[in-house]
Amino acid sequence: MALEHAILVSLLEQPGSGYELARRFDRSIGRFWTATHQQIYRVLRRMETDGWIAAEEIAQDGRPDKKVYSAAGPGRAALSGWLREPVEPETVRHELAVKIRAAAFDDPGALISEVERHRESHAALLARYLAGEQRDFPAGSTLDTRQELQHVVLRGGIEYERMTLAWLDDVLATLHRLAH
Amino acid sequence: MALEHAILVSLLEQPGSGYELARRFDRSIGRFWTATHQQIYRVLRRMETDGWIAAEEIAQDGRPDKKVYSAAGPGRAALSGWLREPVEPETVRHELAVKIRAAAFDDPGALISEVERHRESHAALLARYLAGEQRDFPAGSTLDTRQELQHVVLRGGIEYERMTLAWLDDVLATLHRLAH
DNA sequence: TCTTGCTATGCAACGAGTTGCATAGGCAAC
DNA sequence: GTTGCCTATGCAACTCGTTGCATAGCAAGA
Repeated sequence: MALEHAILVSLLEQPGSGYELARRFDRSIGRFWTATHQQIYRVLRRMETDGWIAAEEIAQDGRPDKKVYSAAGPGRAALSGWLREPVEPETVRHELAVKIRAAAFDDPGALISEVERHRESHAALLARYLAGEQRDFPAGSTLDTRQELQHVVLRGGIEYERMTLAWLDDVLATLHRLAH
Repeated sequence: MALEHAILVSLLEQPGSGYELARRFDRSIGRFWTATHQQIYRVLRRMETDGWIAAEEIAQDGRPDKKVYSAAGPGRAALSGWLREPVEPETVRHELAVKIRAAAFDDPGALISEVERHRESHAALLARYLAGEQRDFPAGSTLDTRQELQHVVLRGGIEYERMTLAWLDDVLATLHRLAH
């Protein structure tokens, strides 16, 4: 389990409440690690009990109070230890690949519109990544360690989307050919 | 949930026992859909109850009896219906990306050996994919629908591995630069 | 004014997935 | 000749993740 670690990284980059974390997981971090607000609140409570993070109650006017968390010493130590452990192989769940192989026992043409929808959403995501790159990492700018590492992760996302788009074009061509 | 559907596709491609399915999920199918034998046995029982698959007891000498399952009419119908439903967006869990961002709060150099291990295992997988492609889909051969679709999924795996290798080289260069 | 939506946290129940263990015969190696 | 691995299936207990719902004040628009 690495949700704890993903939360720690996010809190080190910027302290925040459970709600704010949930929104970050919907946006940037969610591209390589998803989590719902329920999971986040549960894990935050456990991490606070274990002393990995410290909470501060913030009263707000006009909206509910919030608890702002930040990473504590033991949390940083745990993260450091985790960094040095080997990662378990990622478990992949590529539903579209299952569908493509399933199409052999049905009508391959029936998948075309579904694949086109995927293609569009990947194209949109690539566009967002590229816009984010231009905004946050313009050519020629000097970056610190944190930014360099964020940038290399973003480049991975960009290359993944480019590759996926090309593959989906290949899939579409194949489906069109088979639907004759 | 699509484990049922992945199992159905596998049984349509080739009937088999729970044990055999578990081994297929360790090998080919497991590259885009993982499952343990426990999950498989549980789901098989449910699918048999629901009439999606039919079982035949096979007595073997020298080894335990086995139940060989094959897809039944209602299973094919369910698969056909599922094919026409839109897929939920895949939830990604890219642990290495979390680690890379975490390295900003520790020593980036400490990640190098881990990334190199990943690089090696992706290179090995790419080699296996390419060997499988040469074996099963040699250039110039005529393929039926099923093989065409298996091939396009394999091409996706190959392109994914190539892209990942290039990205990991980028990550390694970045880590070396930051560890100065 | 009524509804919709946002901030902010949480309970309860369920379903999916993992881990450890059990059985049980056969085969091969050391 | 005992140890360990392979086939083949399964129970029990647990953790992880999802879904539906609840609260509660405030803001904006129909």
